[in-house]
Amino acid sequence: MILPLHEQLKARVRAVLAERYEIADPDLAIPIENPPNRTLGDLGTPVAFDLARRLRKAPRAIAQEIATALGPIPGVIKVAAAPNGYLNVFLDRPAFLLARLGVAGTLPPAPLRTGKTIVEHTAINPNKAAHIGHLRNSALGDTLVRALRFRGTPVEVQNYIDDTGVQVADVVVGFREFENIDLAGARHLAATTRFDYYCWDLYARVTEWYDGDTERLKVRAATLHDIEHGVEPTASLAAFIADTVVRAHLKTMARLNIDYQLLTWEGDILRLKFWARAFDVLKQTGAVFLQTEGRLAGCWVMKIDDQTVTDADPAAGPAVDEAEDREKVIVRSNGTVTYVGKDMAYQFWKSGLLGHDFHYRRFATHTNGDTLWATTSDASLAVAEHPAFGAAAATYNVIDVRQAYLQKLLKQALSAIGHQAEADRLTHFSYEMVALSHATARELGFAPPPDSDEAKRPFVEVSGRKGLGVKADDLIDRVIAKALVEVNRRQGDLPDLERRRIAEDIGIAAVRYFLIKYSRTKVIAFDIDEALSFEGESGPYLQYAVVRANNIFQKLHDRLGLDEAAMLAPLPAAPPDCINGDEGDHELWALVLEAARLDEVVEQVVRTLEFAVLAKYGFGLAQMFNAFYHRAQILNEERDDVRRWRAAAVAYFRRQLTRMLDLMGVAVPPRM
RNA sequence: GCGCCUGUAGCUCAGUUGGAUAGAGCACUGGUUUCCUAAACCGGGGGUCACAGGUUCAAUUCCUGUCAGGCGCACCA
Repeated sequence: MILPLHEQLKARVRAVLAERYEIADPDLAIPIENPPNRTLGDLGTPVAFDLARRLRKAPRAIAQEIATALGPIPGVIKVAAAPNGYLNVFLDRPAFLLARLGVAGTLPPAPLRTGKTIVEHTAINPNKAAHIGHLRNSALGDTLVRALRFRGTPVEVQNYIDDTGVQVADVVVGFREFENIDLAGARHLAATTRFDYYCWDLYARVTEWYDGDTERLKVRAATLHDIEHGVEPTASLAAFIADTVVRAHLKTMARLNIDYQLLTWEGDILRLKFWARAFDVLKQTGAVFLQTEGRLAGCWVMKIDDQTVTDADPAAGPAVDEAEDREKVIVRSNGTVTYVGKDMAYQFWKSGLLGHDFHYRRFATHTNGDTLWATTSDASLAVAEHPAFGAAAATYNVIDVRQAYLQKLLKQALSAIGHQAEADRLTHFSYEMVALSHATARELGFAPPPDSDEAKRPFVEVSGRKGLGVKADDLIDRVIAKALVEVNRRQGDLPDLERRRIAEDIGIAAVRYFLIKYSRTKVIAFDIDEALSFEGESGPYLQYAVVRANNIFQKLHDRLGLDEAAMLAPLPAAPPDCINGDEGDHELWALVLEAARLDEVVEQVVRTLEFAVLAKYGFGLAQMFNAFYHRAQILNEERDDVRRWRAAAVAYFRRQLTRMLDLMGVAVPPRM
């Protein structure tokens, strides 16, 4: 944990600037950076560069003046001006490490955060099995949830279920038109097959069927109407399909240690007339109005804020090129609501602006005993005692980049009804999609014809409609199977069940690391061989580093009867030469300092929503440890103080990397 | 047409709020195992940071333009 130290340092530098140069500019940033190596310092700031012009002095001279004026700072042993003008800070290494291990000294308390944050992620159409594209959403969403909780933010995790949309309707059509299966038949099927896989294939067949004759789309429209209006037997069949597939999704996600607190069902938003409520507000404020002329006559529309209009140079006159006003239809001329409208109602509820609430029912129980709640519109199913849902101070919607336009409309709706603050606290966590590498598409039997446009593209697009994609469970199964082969080879003496569990931990790490390690703005061209690789930059590499660290303590215990506490207890009185690098070797300290940066990295990750940074940090930390591990022995080290300082560094490292892995939902297996 | 994103080593990607010597994995190649686990470690080769301007003490990073690729812009969801 290093952020409190950053804050302390910034405050001191700020105070010196005020005293000595009468600079009290609250906007002046004091960036705290990490010098490239430990000889230069442990923390550094280029603040003198900014001041050079202002003070008409060389950066180095300024840095020197600040350094002498700073005075003693707790935890800091030396402040030095580098020849190039950087101001570098050297920390009290033994004190730093011992405080963080809880052996001596104290740490400042973590900042208290209030204000519930809602994170909505996953939101898979409940009409077929989940695929890798969905996994990217869930892995990012779940990591965001864990990162927010890590820094003390209260979080409510929601999974939105579109149970009344076309996609579910399509599968209902398939059941009836192709299979002649009714509710009882569907129940039987669900009890005897992989229902979500069955729907996957059926859905692809239905889209093909529509393509054969567009007249058939009328069947879809009629089915959708029946679902929305609760017309039997269609409504019950649709509800059963959605419920069954959602449970399959939850099971898939649970394999990756991803869970939720509330499932919000679109059908409930409809039946509880959330839209009517939201519509009132939108009409009252004029955000949505009835268009009386043009091609959208008879529709209720919302004006779309266009950057090009607002940013236009006023001197250039009115934006003549903006020939048509851009308007988004919210209520169609036939009186039905578009899904944007439904989404607005949901968002108003999330932001605490609807003045209406769902009923709630228990949907399932997590392995830890917690209840997974679901919304309901049926008062007879409602449970009186339930947590308070919705009405959050901030919202994150985890949805891929293709929805950016609609998420912008959502934000705009909030500000249009006079809630700019809520709009500002709504974040579209957008990320690029997952496609398939050509090699993997070929392996799945989807080779585009040579010389076609498809073949020339850098990747092959996943398509649920075509049934083209890697199913999440298939991927997880394959990765675990691969891990099991490796575990069997290395840990043959362990019982079957134990080996299986280790392989699962490893498989989860491989999949989750893979989904996190790319920048969110980058399309992942998913390649199965790459995902199955456990060498180099991979989840298992990180786990392996912690397993080795844990092994050292296991061996210390087995051979010498020493546990971690006993190993570390004498350190406050031990000579600190080893950690201070008096022999010119700063590797041990470098490992400690890097391990301490977890909170800094989490802050950065929450600020930028760039989880690749977290992944790279974990990998880099594991790399540092592995190098250290090879160079600095502990069990075979004879100098007592050296051995204990090394053990302390390893103890802190394993603690921090274990926490980092937990942020990805990854556990550390006992052996690998 | 308009908007958003991307372009860095053979391939896949990092590069923080503009800051110290542009990095990693894979692939290629040479080495390390009587040693706390070789899913590891150490070394080597490999760069017009797409291109052209601009701002700055400092640009892979910010701005403008060009080129190339991806995505989005429905009374679908």
